[in-house]
Amino acid sequence: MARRSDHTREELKILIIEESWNIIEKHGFEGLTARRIAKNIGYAPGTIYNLFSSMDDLYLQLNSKTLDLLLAILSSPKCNDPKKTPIKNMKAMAHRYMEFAKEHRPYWLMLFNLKVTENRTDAGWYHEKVDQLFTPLEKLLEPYFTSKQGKKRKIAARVLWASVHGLCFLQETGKITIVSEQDTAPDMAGYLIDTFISGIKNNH
Amino acid sequence: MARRSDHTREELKILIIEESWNIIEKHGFEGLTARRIAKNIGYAPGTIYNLFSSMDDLYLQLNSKTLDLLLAILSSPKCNDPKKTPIKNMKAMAHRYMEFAKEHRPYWLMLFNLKVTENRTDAGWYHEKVDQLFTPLEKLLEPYFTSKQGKKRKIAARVLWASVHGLCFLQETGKITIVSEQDTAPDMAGYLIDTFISGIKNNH
DNA sequence: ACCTGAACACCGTTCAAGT
DNA sequence: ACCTGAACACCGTTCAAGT
Repeated sequence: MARRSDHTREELKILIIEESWNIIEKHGFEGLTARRIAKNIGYAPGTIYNLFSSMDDLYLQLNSKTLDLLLAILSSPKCNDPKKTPIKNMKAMAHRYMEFAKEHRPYWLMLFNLKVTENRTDAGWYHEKVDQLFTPLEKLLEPYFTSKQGKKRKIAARVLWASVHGLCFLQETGKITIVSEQDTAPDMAGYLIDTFISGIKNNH
Repeated sequence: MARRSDHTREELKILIIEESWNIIEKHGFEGLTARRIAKNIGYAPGTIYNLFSSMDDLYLQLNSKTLDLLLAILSSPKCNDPKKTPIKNMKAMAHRYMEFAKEHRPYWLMLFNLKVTENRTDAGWYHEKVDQLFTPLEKLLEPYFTSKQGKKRKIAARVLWASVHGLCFLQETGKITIVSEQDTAPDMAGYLIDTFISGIKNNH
């Protein structure tokens, strides 16, 4: 046994994260185990714990990667186009979020797995990253609020965001019955955005 | 060894479900294992499989119990009071849902655990039960739609419901940062309902 | 200093063997 | 007919022992 030094500490860390990524893609989060990762990269199970304090620690690193991907999509010009109306941009944003959930389903689902984020009073960096996700939507809501209504706008962004996510989540996990085939989740998100924004205009 | 017949088949089933209920209360869904149940009720692990086809089967039975509780709350007169305005009733409903989530947290969380409902093409009865949850809200939305807009109303109910749930979920799992201490999740739900309904009125 | 692999304390699930 | 409990194939995590 012993110091193989086939890989540096940093290389090993990357190796573990990349192999985890592959396993999740193929077998979902439930299929990700320390023993499987170790076996696939040709190391002993104990080695994982040399690089990560626990599996929870690894999960957080993986989620961080997913959040980076998601943030890039929500910040992309495709849903922040100044030539389009804010409503169109919002709809595009909701659409892209739902697309992301579908295409990267196992990674996206992992984001909301309780095992991953519960009982972590540390990891402030993680919550900050989650917070960043609201920024693009907050920007799109600017036309509907005065500069003094910053707090109101923040709340509106969170409410709208949570709503779109709720729609997406219930849809992806099959907890909601689609009323008809014409009413897909993105359509419902569109209806939500139209109605919500119309309501905001009404109340100011 | 052998036919103890300490309990009938039906008694044993109830025993298992009740013990599971206790375990979830104390240790959460993650703490619920076939071996633990068996040990607590004084039977062998194999016995569980005599009454339930698998742990997934048991999970579904338990969720069914939670859905019954939830449905009773959402149908209660407290949020379906004809003397109150629909909006007040809706807010009360959202409030009660969030209260339920908080008070029965482990059971409520289990409802959205993927392990429980994924890969179950059977269990139509389960999805029907989930569907029933929308009925009270659909009723409250009646004043805002004509009798010919039944489909629209169904969609509105699902969108609004998903939104409230999304708010509740992100709140309970700590995935959303509260903007300030004055803006709790129920308040945000209230804002959502006001804005959404105002938007509906606007568009008809 | 780094990695191993056995050990500990668990899992869900199956099924031959007992009464 | 019903229940057992050993067996199978797994888990996360730790840590003495080796190079």
